[in-house]
Amino acid sequence: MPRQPSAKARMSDVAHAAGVSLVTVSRAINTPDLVAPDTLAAVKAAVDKLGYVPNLTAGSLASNRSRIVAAIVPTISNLVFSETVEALAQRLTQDGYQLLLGQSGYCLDREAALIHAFLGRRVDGLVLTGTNQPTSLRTKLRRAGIPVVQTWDLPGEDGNKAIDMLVGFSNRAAGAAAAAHLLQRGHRTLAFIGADEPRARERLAGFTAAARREVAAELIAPPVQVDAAADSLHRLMARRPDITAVFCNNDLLAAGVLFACQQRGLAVPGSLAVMGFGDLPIARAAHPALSTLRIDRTAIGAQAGRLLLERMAQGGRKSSKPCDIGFEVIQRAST
Amino acid sequence: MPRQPSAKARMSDVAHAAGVSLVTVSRAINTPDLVAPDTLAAVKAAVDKLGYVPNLTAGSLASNRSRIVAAIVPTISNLVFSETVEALAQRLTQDGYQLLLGQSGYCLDREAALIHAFLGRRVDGLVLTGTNQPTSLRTKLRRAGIPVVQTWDLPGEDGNKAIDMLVGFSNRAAGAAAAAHLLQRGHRTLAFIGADEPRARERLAGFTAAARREVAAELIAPPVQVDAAADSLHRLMARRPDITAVFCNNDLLAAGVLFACQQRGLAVPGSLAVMGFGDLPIARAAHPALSTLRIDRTAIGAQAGRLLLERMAQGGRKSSKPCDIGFEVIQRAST
DNA sequence: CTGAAAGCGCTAACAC
DNA sequence: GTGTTAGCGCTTTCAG
Repeated sequence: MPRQPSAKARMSDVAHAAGVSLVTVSRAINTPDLVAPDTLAAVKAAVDKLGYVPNLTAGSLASNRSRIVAAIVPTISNLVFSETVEALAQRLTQDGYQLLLGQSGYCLDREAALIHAFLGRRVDGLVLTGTNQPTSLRTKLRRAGIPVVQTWDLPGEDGNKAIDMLVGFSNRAAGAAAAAHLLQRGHRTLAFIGADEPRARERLAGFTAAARREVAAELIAPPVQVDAAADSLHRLMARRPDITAVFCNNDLLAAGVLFACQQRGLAVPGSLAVMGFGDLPIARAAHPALSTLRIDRTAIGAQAGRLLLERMAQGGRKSSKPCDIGFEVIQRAST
Repeated sequence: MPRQPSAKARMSDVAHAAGVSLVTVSRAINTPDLVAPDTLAAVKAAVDKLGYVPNLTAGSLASNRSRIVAAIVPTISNLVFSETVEALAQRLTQDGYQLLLGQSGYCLDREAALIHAFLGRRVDGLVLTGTNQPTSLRTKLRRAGIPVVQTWDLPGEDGNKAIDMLVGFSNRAAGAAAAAHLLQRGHRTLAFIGADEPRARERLAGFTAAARREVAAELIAPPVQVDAAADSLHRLMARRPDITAVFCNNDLLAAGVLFACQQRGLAVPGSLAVMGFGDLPIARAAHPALSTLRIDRTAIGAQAGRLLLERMAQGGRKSSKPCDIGFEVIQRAST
């Protein structure tokens, strides 16, 4: 009885059907240029006829390259990261790589566990968020000998050096720029609302340093949802009624603060200036439109992908000084 | 010279170091219960000493199980999907499975290409968004013999049956429920703003049917960003100034409409009622708080994971009538 | 409870 | 251009 297409065909079956050897099938699939046109056609016909789908797992084992890249972000339910991942995935897909995704939930232990699992999968590259990985992990990654890109930060801010490659910006400088903007707009009593996580704390540090005055801060345990905005604002105003400007560590949070101001009858920016972070689409859509710090999230992902692909292609030397993609103060109506 | 931990250890190295056979190491790692405590300890010591990380690729090939599940969503830059993926990932991770993520960008060809690649990777299960896969793909998936869960829809609405398992809700009924709510609040001239994609169109169909009057609709080509809200509202009001209620196919879009109303000086719900979809955190945070259709996005992901794990565990029979997780009309201040 | 043998389905050298 | 020979690093029988 003839082999059903439903029974999974192997490469040797295709070879048999096409009247060639197994290697030729492999070559027809992976390096068609090295195969004669007629042979190629015969193989293709056999592939279609049998519904053959090459087993990439076997290929990975034999070739010692998985064509998988793993990425770890705190959560994809934050536009700021999902857009970075999206850009990364797009860049990788272009070159035939697949993306294995992990979410750490801002927890270093979960990050370590994910990395262990990914190394077991022999991923060809790894993208991490932040630079606060513990030493043991850094060592483990260096030994693994695969290219690693850390993102969303720059080295040194938390005393760490890059594990390998890096694409990000100075969170401290970003915070300072926000404060400078608000000072320049005439505000003197500043406040901060953000998640209680490393990069937000860096921004707060920069913000505070540049403010040159005590800053009232609300640090919310992640995951931060928009609906935390009203409460945070409330607590802030209770503590320091003289606040005239608040820097929200995320545009969505800032939008929540705008809604809360409306509810309390606080004029923005008249009674309270509101500044966001990220320049997400909602910053333009809000009313008043949000002043914010623009971060090119897409560039981070695309650049991380590019660096990885480069290194995976030429197995090559470590290049790469840290890539600073910077940020930009966007002034709109809310300040 | 002693083997450096940096040189990747293989299972046979561990076996050698522990003074046992290779199989025993395999068992110590995968089924520790079947191994004597002393042996187990020896193996563990050797693993630590050598920094051994099991090669899951080799394991997958030998065992014919990858312990990878793939999921395809239109985009993760939409909270509605990212939260579903997050819940799915969490459920899978619990059981030692990893998630391979694909984004189709609402494009059927890209979805097909991703599925092909995932089948090549011999994923143990697959989660899809929607039920509008073409017949050729459905056939291919049935032949692959892996469990498949379609999500965010129910069969029959677009004339399709489930490929295998299903967890979602009736988009048509959801649209109808939105219209019913608005009618009940006294509105007669209804409008719709949403993305131009299959599930939104289903909701619009249900909405229109229940409205029993012509509905002014703005269908925006995806990806829809919040900042499309103001323009859409503008066009809508220009076409039909008598509109008194608008159903936005996404809470973020609805929040954008709220901001736009504010800008135009339109009272909500006095001059225009606004209804959202999803019950994202912003629905509560908005002012006025958004009436919306609550979808349990997390339940969709968790349930999809559960169904998959069940079937992967017992290799078993197809169970599963379609799982309807339903929806709920949430009335708040905006209608 | 432990071990020896036999592959999983493919790619990487080499030959011709 | 094409084929032959060896594995990749594990898990799975099957013995003991």
